Amino acid sequence: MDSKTLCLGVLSRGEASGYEIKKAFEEGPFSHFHQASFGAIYPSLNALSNEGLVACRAQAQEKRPDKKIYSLTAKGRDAFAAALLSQPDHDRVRSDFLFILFFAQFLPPARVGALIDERIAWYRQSLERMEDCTETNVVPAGAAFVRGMGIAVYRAAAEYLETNRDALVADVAEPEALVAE
Amino acid sequence: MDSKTLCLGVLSRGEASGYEIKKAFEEGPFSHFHQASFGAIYPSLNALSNEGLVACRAQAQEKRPDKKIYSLTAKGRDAFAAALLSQPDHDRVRSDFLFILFFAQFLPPARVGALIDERIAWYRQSLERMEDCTETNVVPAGAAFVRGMGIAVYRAAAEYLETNRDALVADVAEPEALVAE
DNA sequence: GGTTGCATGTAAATGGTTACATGATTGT
DNA sequence: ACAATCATGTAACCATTTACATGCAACC
Repeated sequence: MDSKTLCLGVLSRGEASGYEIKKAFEEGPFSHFHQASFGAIYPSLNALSNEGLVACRAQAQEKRPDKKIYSLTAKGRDAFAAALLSQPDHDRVRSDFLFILFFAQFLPPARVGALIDERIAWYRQSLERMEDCTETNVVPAGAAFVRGMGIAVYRAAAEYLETNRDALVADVAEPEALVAE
Repeated sequence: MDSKTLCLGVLSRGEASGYEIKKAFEEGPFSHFHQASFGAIYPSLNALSNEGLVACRAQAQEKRPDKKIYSLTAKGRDAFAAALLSQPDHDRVRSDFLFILFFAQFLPPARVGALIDERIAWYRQSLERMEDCTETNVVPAGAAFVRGMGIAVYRAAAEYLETNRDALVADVAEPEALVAE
């Protein structure tokens, strides 16, 4: 799934500028399962414009660069629908947190505890934001489904960390205890 | 977290060849939260060897390229321990599956159902493998913790998909029903 | 006075994947 | 016969990130 398709997806929800598309991946609904930077978005929008998949309307602004507002064309909508039918790539998770924790026995116990506490706080904060999200407008079924899955998974992760944190810290504090016995 | 640190991590569990390191990321315990390809592993091992962080011992084999078995040096062990102390980067999830499902209303209902069914099967299969993993040797506390977290999260994901699948398929089949009412 | 937010864009550097190259053995 | 497994390695290619370039307004 390339940056161009990602942009089409955001635009299918309504017109937006490059800056606003970035926000959708940084704080918005996509932030938990996809990312895109300016360096990827701006060139993608130019390419999509050249291909006629998006239309661009410049909004003049005082003391600021013109805001370029992009919207899907009919052709763009078709291209996006077609892209959605392709078989999705496997999910890719890159978690340095889990990699580091895997080697918890090489870390000071306090560090292990701190690492887990930070992560619990992060999950709890994310959950609050996701649950608070009382949308004014009607949320499409797909968006609601994905949001619900995010909440379910994050909740399970936070609960697991909370439940097992102390046992892990104790284990790495007494590495010989089990082996000696 | 670069490929070199990833290799050091695998080698901290015991000596291995490049091919075996690859397997650790493809089917092994790291496969769910990190990935590395031959193109990343072999150059990393060479660099680590030049830096004196790993030692290499060639094992002659008949009718096959020599197997190069790498192992951590004392210097390598220190470097790895130091790398583990650095603040982990944020987790990065790239899920085309969730992105596509987010736009479920643009897909044929049957496709939505099939997509979810495939994913449930994948989670269930992964869970079986993770749970079956009755290790003969003692599992370090960190590894057990990470494995447990994987199981908890995958289970929550599978259960959510199973519980909410039919409702989503029904929703996308009758998109007007709710809006018209 | 410094940081954050708004707003666009480019260029260099990074890092990694994919494909290629080689080749025997074992299983279907 | 054909695919998969074992086994290493290189090179081209790709995508993305990071840094740079510019600049005002609002907030602390």
